[in-house]
Amino acid sequence: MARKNSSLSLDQKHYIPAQIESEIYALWEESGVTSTKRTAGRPTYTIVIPPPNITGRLHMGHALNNTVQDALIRFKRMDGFDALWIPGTDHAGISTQSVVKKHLDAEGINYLELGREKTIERIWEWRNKYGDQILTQLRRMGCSCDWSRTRFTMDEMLSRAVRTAFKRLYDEGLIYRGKYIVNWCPVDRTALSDDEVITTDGGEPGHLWHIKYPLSDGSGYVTVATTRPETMLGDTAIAVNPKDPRYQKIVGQTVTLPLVGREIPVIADDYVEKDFGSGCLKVTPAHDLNDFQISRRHNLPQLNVMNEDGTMGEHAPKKYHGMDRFACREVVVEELSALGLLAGIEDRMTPIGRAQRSRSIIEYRLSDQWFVRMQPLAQQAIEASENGEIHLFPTRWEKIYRDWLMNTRDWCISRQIWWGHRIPAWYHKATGEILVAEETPAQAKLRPEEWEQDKDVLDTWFSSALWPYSTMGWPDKTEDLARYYPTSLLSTAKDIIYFWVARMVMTGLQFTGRVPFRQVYFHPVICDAQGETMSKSRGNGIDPLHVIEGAGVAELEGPIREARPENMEQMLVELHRSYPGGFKGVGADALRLTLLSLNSHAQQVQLSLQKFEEVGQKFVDKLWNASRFVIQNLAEAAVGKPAAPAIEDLWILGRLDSTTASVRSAFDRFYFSEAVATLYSFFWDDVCDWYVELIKPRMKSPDAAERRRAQETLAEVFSALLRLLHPVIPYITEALWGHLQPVLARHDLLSTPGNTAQSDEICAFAAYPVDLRRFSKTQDDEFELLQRIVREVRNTRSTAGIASNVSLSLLILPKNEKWREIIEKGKSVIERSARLKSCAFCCEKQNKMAVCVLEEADLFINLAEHIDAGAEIRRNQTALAKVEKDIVFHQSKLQNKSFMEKAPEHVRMEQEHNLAEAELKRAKLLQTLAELNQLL
RNA sequence: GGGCGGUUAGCUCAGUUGGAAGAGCAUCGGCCUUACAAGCCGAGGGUCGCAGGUUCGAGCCCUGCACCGCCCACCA
Repeated sequence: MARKNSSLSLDQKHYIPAQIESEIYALWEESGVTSTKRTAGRPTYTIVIPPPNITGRLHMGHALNNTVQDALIRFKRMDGFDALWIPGTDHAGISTQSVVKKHLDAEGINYLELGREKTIERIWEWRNKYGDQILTQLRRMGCSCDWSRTRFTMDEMLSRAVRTAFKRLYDEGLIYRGKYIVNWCPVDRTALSDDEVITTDGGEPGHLWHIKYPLSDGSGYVTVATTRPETMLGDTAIAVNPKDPRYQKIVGQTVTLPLVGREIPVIADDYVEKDFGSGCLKVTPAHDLNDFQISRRHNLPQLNVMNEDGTMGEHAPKKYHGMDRFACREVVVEELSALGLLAGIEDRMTPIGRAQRSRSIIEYRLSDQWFVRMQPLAQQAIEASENGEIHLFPTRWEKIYRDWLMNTRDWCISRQIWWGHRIPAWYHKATGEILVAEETPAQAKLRPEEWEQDKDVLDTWFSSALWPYSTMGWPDKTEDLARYYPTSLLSTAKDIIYFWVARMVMTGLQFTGRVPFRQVYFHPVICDAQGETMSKSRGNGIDPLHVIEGAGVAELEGPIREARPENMEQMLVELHRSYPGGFKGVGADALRLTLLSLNSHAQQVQLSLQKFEEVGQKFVDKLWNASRFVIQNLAEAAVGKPAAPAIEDLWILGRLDSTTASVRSAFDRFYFSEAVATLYSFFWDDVCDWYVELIKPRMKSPDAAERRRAQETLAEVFSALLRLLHPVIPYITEALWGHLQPVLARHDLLSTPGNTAQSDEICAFAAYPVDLRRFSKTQDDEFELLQRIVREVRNTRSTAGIASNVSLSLLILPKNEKWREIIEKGKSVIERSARLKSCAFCCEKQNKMAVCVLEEADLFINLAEHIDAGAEIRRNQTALAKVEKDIVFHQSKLQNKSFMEKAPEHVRMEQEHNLAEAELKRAKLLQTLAELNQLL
């Protein structure tokens, strides 16, 4: 089956991505690029996608991360690997439930009234409608995932993995249930793990209230300080440091809790700092983690004074019931003040924990929850990193990863929401007996009225923690698992290193006995042009789809107006100034190339819409045009045996090989910016500006063998170039491949040495170029000399103000026979590139010509009537000034005794050589200047 | 309080074993040279954040400091 050429004609002077991207993607799907077939005999390369939330829309972070993954997958696929990229999405418990809750609110439906089952149904409906939106957007970017293996964390297969994992951990004592203090979100009414709580650096503005608690015997007061006065209603003790002389006599006495009237003991505990505040601490076990721990040490009662939604209740005095916690705070402060028990109020920055999702202020709440015992699991994960089974890139993350694992506390995995994996535990209503099982236990089936399944669901990260193998069918022993696990690479954002990466390693080792991935790559954080992290709340995000498809001003304004940041007006003015008519889409390739070109091992990258035009679009357009030239020229290729390769042919093939080697190495080390920079300069500087320009006359040569040689070289270079670039910019290279391959086939140009393609038809399946080791340093240096000669001529021409259509002639006086030979070989290169009518050798100094002094030769350019002594003097004086500076530098080094004694010999020799050359050059320049002065 | 990253040309950034600083954009001058004016040719522009140290030699290694960004941490 011959593939159809893309509908974008080569007559188009500019590349128009919108016209071809969808048809190219369809071509990949039809030809099997997006479905992996366990090809025997090939090594595997596997990536499992970090599953985006089903509430998600593509943002720049996804764009970057998935470009990285696709580039690597495509690279490995072309390089002969059985490359598998498994896509999928995450059910994202709390996030999704609250999004759907908002939709229900808008319909006037209260989800609590709607009930659990109906609400879950509505969430499924929502998921089925919008849940794969982001995967569609990834296709738009050209991601070559294996869509036939698309997974969702709540698929039956993955849900079974979750239940199995839970049961096994429970049976091994690594999961337990208990009444502990947990982070509580009063808005979503659920427990949260430590990692889901965020704090702002330096805290938030608040107060420290100093409250007097009267001693029960009436002998006085103790003063305590608190940032949360309303919690005093739940105080069950006052604590002081045992070594604090001020309070030793009251330890063991009681105080009367104001507003409540409860008698509570004064206890001594090391936790209390003598020097902080008054040295007295109120102990509120049910609402503070430390207080909770103190209460356990001292057997204090733990009084919960708040309801799930953050209103006061339960053990608080009745009159406060139903009051919001912050309203209650005011009331308590007022009442204390009225009683004369308020000793003072201090303004103070206080650390405030907020729920990552709802942003509401976290309460600590004492409740029954399920936990994963972390230390035994963490230990294995630390070892895997220490013994090199797993490598993190950039390597600085390894320490951060281990530190967290060493210090992490048990993981609270139960959530009091409805959307998620139901905890597979059943309780006997009467006896309280607990059964944990993968499926509903027989007893519960037999007597359903006696048993009740736990109402809670699991933290969404619990299922994510199994993702690398649950997607392959674990706990069954599947073919995919046998073949593709452990995966090769995880590419992700550093902010989920704890949430996700560490936990995958722990569960992977626990359940499969192997690390889930060999390498982890952390991509940088995406920032705006001002260096601020891109985020919805700042409104500074750039929508990748806008970059690809373009957007009107109104659309570009969208995120800014939605976020309403403080500097909204300024941002809008800026936007209108830069893009008054909106942004013209640059296509997926330009997006990808730009992202990778900025992706070094730094912690962040700064992006702007301009970048995509400056870097990506420009490059892609240049490639389009260069390829037009190539394909047009090869369309009528010469037949027969080619002539011997010209110097530039050997040079460009050497360059191709060294480029190939360094691009491969850059990909292997995840130095994406280096890979792109190498390709960029090879293509633009070497291929376009030198090679293509040089062969233009050869393409028109009457000598067919000469034409054939240039065409074969050009064919090889471009065939390899498209393949080298394909992982980065797949669409355009695939489109151009479709144009180029038939031309090469027709003219028998496929069998050139670098073109070992496995497939003539699909670039995505073609072989990634290999380094044929044709690069030679000597050859490259020789060509570089020719380039320097050409630049001297161009410079002279430019400073003399001679138009490029005026032909000049050049005489060269080589310093010795060696240089003469080299220049002789490259004479024609000099002629063509410097636009000379002639280039010849001479045996002596020439007069009345422009002179350029090189280390290897003197150049005499016949400017004829164009010679301008003044301009020549200025040019030579510039050169003289530079060479004199050099001489001073070299001399100072060589006169330095320590340098002469201690520097290695080759460095000393180099200095001596450089000095001699510079002195020679100075002499020549002085002489030239003297002669020029006579002319004046 | 601890840790990480950044500080290099007007702007955005490379510079991964220490041997006289690079790219793109912007600026200036010249070119419609038949793939590309979204292009080509040429030029100018940097005491590599500051202060010390190691070294014959430091953008690179060490120490301290400053500023920007990020992460972790139970001082009420």
